[in-house]
Formats: sequence, structure tokens, C-alpha cells
Amino acid sequence: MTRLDPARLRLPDKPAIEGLEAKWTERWGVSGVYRFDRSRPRADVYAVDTPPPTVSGSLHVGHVFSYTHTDVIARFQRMRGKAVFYPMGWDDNGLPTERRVQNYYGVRCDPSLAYDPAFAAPEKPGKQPVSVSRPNFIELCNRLTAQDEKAFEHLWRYLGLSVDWSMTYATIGKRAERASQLAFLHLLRRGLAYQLEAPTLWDVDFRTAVAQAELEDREMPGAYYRIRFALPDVAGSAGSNVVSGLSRTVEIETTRPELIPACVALVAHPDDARYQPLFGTEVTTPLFGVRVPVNPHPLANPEKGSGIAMICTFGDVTDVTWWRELNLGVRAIVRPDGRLAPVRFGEPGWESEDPRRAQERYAQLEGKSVGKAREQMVQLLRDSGDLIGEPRPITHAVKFYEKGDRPLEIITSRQWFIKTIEFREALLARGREIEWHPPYMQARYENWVNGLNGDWCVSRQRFFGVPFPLWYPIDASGRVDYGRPMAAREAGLPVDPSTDVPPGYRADQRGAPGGFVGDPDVMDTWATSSLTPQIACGWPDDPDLFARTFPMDLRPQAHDIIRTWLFDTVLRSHLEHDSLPWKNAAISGWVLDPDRKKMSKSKGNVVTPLALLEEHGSDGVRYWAASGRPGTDTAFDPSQMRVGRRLAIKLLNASKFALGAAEPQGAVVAPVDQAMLRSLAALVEEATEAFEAYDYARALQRTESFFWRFCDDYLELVKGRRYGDLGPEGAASANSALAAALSVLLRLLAPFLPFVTEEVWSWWQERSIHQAAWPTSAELLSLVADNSEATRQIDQAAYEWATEVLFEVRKQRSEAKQPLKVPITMVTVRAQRRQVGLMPIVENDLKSALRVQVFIASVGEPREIVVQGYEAIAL
RNA sequence: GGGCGGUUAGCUCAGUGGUAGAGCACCGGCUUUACACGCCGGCUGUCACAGGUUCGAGUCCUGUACCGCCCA
Repeated sequence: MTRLDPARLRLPDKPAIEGLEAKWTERWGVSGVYRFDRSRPRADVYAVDTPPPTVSGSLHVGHVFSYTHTDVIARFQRMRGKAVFYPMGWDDNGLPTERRVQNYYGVRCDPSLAYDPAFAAPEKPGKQPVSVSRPNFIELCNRLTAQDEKAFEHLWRYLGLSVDWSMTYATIGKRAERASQLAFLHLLRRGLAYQLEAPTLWDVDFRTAVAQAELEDREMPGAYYRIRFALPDVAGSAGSNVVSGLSRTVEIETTRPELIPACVALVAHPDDARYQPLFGTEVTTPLFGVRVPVNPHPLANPEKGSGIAMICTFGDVTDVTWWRELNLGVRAIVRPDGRLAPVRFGEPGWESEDPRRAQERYAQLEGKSVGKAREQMVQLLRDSGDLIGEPRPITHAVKFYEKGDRPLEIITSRQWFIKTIEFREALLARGREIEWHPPYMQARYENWVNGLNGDWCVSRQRFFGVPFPLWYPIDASGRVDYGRPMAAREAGLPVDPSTDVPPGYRADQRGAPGGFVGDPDVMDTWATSSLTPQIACGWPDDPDLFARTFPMDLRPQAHDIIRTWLFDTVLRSHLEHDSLPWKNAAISGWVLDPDRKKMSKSKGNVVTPLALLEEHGSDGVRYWAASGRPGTDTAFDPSQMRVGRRLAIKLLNASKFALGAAEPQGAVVAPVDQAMLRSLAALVEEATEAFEAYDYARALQRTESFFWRFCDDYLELVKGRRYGDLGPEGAASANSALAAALSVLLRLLAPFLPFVTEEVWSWWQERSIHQAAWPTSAELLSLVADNSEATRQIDQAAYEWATEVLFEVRKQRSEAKQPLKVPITMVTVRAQRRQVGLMPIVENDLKSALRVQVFIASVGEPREIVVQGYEAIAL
């Protein structure tokens, strides 16, 4: 590989990087260089758990950035001889696709409709959304995602990802559904999945439950409202400012006055002397006259507001805690659509001192959205005099679904959960088993696991997702018995319970007394994407592939989804296989715009990736991406892409020169050549170590800087000699050293610049560079004729000395503003004996490189290199 | 409030206890038989701040400030 066969050599006249992407993606596709060799045993395999991009979104420069990191690692491993298992996945599951389909076709899913086989999607979305059945809706989802996937694949190929496109998977479709449903049934059988009627975080626009991992806090304007509750007649202890004997009221502060009808208790800190007299007594709510108890609880903050709070079912997660720990009843008033539900005062649970007046007042709130109800409630409180003072504006953190537009509510509903809390310690231990790149990212994981406060709610009240493989019996009276779920047979997965029939039933029993009903929910998309290793590795249908690829070697991903994708994947693998899903987690940073903000679509600062690749070349963009170390946020920087592009062009041209004289070849005997090969050998060691530590950015930087010095100094130094100025032996040494160095440099750069390195490789080598062996220092050192310690020292000193003279003479020529074509008549050198002694070794190379006619060297101090004059040239 | 990361040249960033670096930008020069998509050279610093350890600190320790992220 390090030798040049003149018979094979085909040098282009004018090498160019334009068009390399089209040329090589085509050829790689045909020749299958990136195809996974599934005959290889697990020990020879390097398996990558590729993040499946959301196809309903758009790829942006952040994707290009992080996927390049993965590809660089994959290419290194492939060259090291691994069978690289590198499939691409598509994440087309879930809400983003639903939303895109709704907007693209102008449709809305109505699960109550029957499938219409003749349905044709509108050409353009109309003004009013068209209602379609769930199966029709899913057809549209599948059609649009297939279209989107084509565009994505084109971009990835153009970028040069060395993916095996025959192994592509998706997070929806038979394989993903089968794996998701099977894993769920396993959990169900082991009691690790359970359903519960419980208060759940709820998005009122999407009308679905959401999980802790999908929350985000947003700072929102709001206000504290100080509201008066009436004390009972018997409350005797006056004396505090708040519990006034005169007004016989207690004042609470709340940001959500509209929830007063949902109030089930007041709560204060047990040590709070102001309220101790009230504990155990009851107060009545304003406007509605509902009696609620006053309870002590340590979570009540005496510093906050008046120190006493109302507990509503449910205003926030603390309410849920209080409600649970204080064993309170439920007065639910917020419907799943975020509007206030009908309530009948006077009925059990809604007892009031004056049901008629309470009902009158509530009638003004009923059916209103939470926001509108709040305005109305404040008006009512003003009118009744129960609002004390003016609202006090604040900004506070409000919990949102990360994809949502309105604050989350807490709604009691039946949901499926996967147990996580009881595995906290085991999951922390799993986190410590993973090799994190960079290591500090483990802290993010530990943080999250330590902060878990409930099991994972996995059911979603949506349409485009993996259904639960469950049905429920309907008893004789027509009531659904959720307590006795009927699981699908594992062999028959995947199933759609809305069309498939549970074992032992007939289709006509659906919805009938004594019959069955399918579980209407779908799984959280993370419940499927947490199984990407299983899905990609062929679980459970291809045990042979699974055995060769799982647990995988690498999970690459961004740090913002450690709490979701990474954590969930670790959890699922731990529960299903009692193992880690992969050995390494490489966490990419973000791409920052010039204002140091994350590049994202919503910020409107995203550059179209394909345009970027076309402008700077895929190699140029990859160079920029690969200069971002794992975990490090990196500025979007076209100037770095231009640098990468220049590197690629330089590589073409330098290669043309290095290969320009195929003969003669022979032993590498010249000291300068030997020294160059030895330092290249050291570079190989360094780059390899960096790669092994997943520090590809360092490998790139070291290789690049070697390459530029190689061009600027070494190539110039040997130019004359390789053209035969000093006879055939010197030329042979130079030519052989050049070929070897080029071979190694190309291979070192191949993971970063796959197109240009492949192009150059094809001029003179067989097969693809991407299947060539990663270079070793041994292959270089074996070419060096004399590797004795004494020779090494002399060679090295000669090379350094030559570089120093090169620099000094160039500088003086530059300062003298003399064109290079003007010969220098004489250079005098004064230096230590050692350097003077080296002159005969390097003198001829220097004369040729610098156009110096004579060097006069003498021993002395201080060191001095002086250009004495330039030859006068005729104009 | 807790955790993590960062702060080095105008910009983007390397930096492994031992004389502060690279690229870009900027300035000057040069068409040279690989490359003007090029080459040669030059300019550029309170290593955030304050202490400490050390013969020696950009690097290790403690604290502070600011920026960013994660979590509450």
C-alpha cells in the first residue's frame, strides 16, 4: 500500500474537488464498500446505534455536525478491520409526523370514522381540515414519511455517511411495532408495566398524557392573587395578623384562582405558629361556600405568600403530593380539553353552604378555558370582596410539554406506566459502566436518574404510534373492565387492537356487552425509540444478527436527550436483556450561531444543509464538523469550512506532486526522508491513540498540521532531488518516501475527507481507501533503511536544521522583496559545530529549494544565517 | 437553589506542571516545472479575577465574577 506501481498510476492533469460527491456516492453504492459483513463474529464487529432523525422535521446543520462525528468514528473502526454495523433509522413515529401530515394534507384524524379505501388526500390543504379515519390518517403518515426519507437519504449520502443503507430501520412499521409490543408484553408479564388511574401531566391541546422527561419549565408572567377564605364560627384563637378575630377570615395566595372550585384543603407548615390553631378545623371557600379542612404539611413554605396555600385537584405537582399524602378527596374541574367541566353543587363531593349561589357563580365559569375562567373568577372575587388588594404580578416557572403551547394541566386518567423508580440504583450502576465521551456527561445522566420522581408514563392518547397490544373485556352490563387486560399472543405481533381481535373472541363482539374493546392508546414515542438497539439489531426475529451486534459499541447523540433517549434505552435494555445497550456513549455538542445561541429552526437561523455542502464541499463541511470535540458546542463557522475545502484541494495537488515521478524508486536512505517518515510514524501513533479515545478532533488537528508542514517544508526540500538533480539514488529515496508518506496521510485523513482521499487513492491504489488498513508506524519504519539510534539522531537534527535554514532564508528573501526566481548568490552560516557538520547532508536539498548557489558555513556564536546577495537578472 | 461545562490573540479554538500556540482576519511581498482555490513572510496576549501549592502554574487546589447547559 505504501509502494507506487507505475503501471497502475493514472494522474489527472487538473485535479478538482468539484463533482467528487456525485462520483463517489454513486460508486460506493454500487460496490457496497459500507455493507455490513454479517459473517463476522461479535468481537470483529463495531455496531453503531444511529440516532434516527425525525423525518417530519428538517435536517439542519446541527444534524450534519453530529452525524459527521459518528461517521468519522465508524470509518476509523472500519479501517481498523472491524465489520462496521452502521444502519440509518428514521424516526417517523409520533406527534411531529401527525402535525406535519395534518398541515401538509389539511386533514384531521377522527378515530370514530371507519376506514375509507377510496379516500384520496386533497391536493392542497383546504381551509377547513378534512376529517379522516385513523387507518386513512396512518396511510397518509406512511406516504409522507416515505417521501421525506428519500430526501434525507440523499443528503446523508451526499455528506458521505458510510451507512449500510440495506439495514435501514424505522420507529414505525412492522419491525418497530413488533419489538415495541413484545418488549411491552414482557414487562407486563413480569409486573414491570402496570396501569393506574392517577393524576397525570396532561397537554390540553394535544389531549394526551406526557411524561416527566418531556417537560420543560418556561418562565411565564403570572400574578399572585390574595384570596380570603371564611373561618368557621367556632374558630376561637384570634391574635395573629392573618387569622383575624375581626374579619374571621384567612388569606391565601395563589396563582390559579380559577381552581377555587377544585379546592379540597388548605395547607400550612406544621411549625407555623400563625396557623397552628387552624389545623384540624375547616374553612369555607369563597364564592362557593365549600368546607375544606386545614392541614399541616412540611412542604408548605411559610415564606411563600401568606404561608398558607390552597390544595386543588390539581393545580400542580405539589398538589398531587399533598393530595396523596393527606388522603384528600378529588374535585376535578378541568376537562382534558382544558375547559372547566360541569359541576353540580349540592351533590356528594360538592356539598356547599349555599348550593344555589355556588351553582350560579360556577355557571359563569363552566365551559371556559382555564385562562378565560381565571379572568372571570377574578372578577367574581372582586365583586364579592374576597380578592384582597390588587393582584401582584410575578414571573414564575410553569411546566410545559416541550412541544406544547399551553401550560400543562394535571388530569386524572387511566395510563400505563413502566417501573423505573425501583431500579434507580441499578440504573445508576449502568451509567457507571458506560464509557462516556466526554466523561463529564455522565453527571447529566446521574442528575436525571437521581431526580426521577415517578414511574414512566408510556401511554399517549394519540393516533400515529405503536398501539398497546391489549384488549379489555366488556362485562354483561356493557362496562369496560380495565382491570383485566387481555394481551396479544407474542407470535402474532404486531397487532392493532382496533382492528385485530383478541384470542378467544370474534370480531363481531367488539364493543358489545360480553365482548371486548381494544386499548385506544399508543405508546410514547420514546417507548419505541428506546428500543433502537433492539430494532436495528434484528430483535427478536433475527437472533443471528442480534448475537453479532448487541450490545452495540456506540451510541452517538446530543446532550439534550440524555434524560430521554439515552436514559430510556439504558432502562429498556436493563429490563429486557439485563445488559447495557452499548459500551460507549459519544455526546455531541450543539452548533451555535454567532450570538452563541443554539442553532434551531424556531430561531430562524438555520442554514440549508445541502446548500452548505454544495458551497463548501462535503469534505469541507465535514472538516469543520470534525473539529468539534465530543460534547463541545461549536460555532457555526463557514470560514472553517473554507479551510477544510482548501485542505481537500491541497491534498489533491500535493498528491499530484508526490506521485508525479513514479520512477526511480528504491531504498529510503536520505536523512531528510528518513526523518520525515519517522515523524510521520509518530503522528500515526498519536492519531491512533486519539481515535481510540474518541478524540477524532485531535487526530484531525495533528494530522492536518503535519500535512501542511509536510507540504511547506518537506516537499520543497526534496523537490530538486526527486527530479534527479542529485542522481538516481537520491531521487529513488525521495520518490519512495513520498509514496509512503502520501499513502499514510491519505489513510489518516480518509475518515474526515472521504471524497478527496478516495479520489486520490483511486489514482494509484486498488479497491477503496475506506476498506484499506488503518496505517501503522511499523509499516513506515520498515521502509527506513537505517534505524539505528545514531542515525535517527543525525537524521532528525539534519531535518530540523534544514527547516531552520529554510525559514531564515525565506524570511530574508521576503523582507528583501526578491522574487523566488532570482537566485541567491551566497548564504553565510555561523553555527555550532554540530549544525555546521550537518551542512553537507542537507546542503544540496537547501540549494535547490531556496535557489542558493553557495553556502559558506563556519563554527561560531551566535548563530547567524545571512543572505549575502542576489544575482542580477536581465530585465 | 443543586449539578455540569466554559472564560487563552480582533474572531474560532488547541494547549500533556518547564520559553504562550494554530487557523481565520489583517498587513507586506511573490505567478515558483503540485497547487493564485497558491506560495513566502509579518503584526497580534493582564491565559476572567483573587488567593494557595510548587524551584516553576494557562495547566493543580480554594474562592469570586460572568457566560452557557442540565435539573429542581
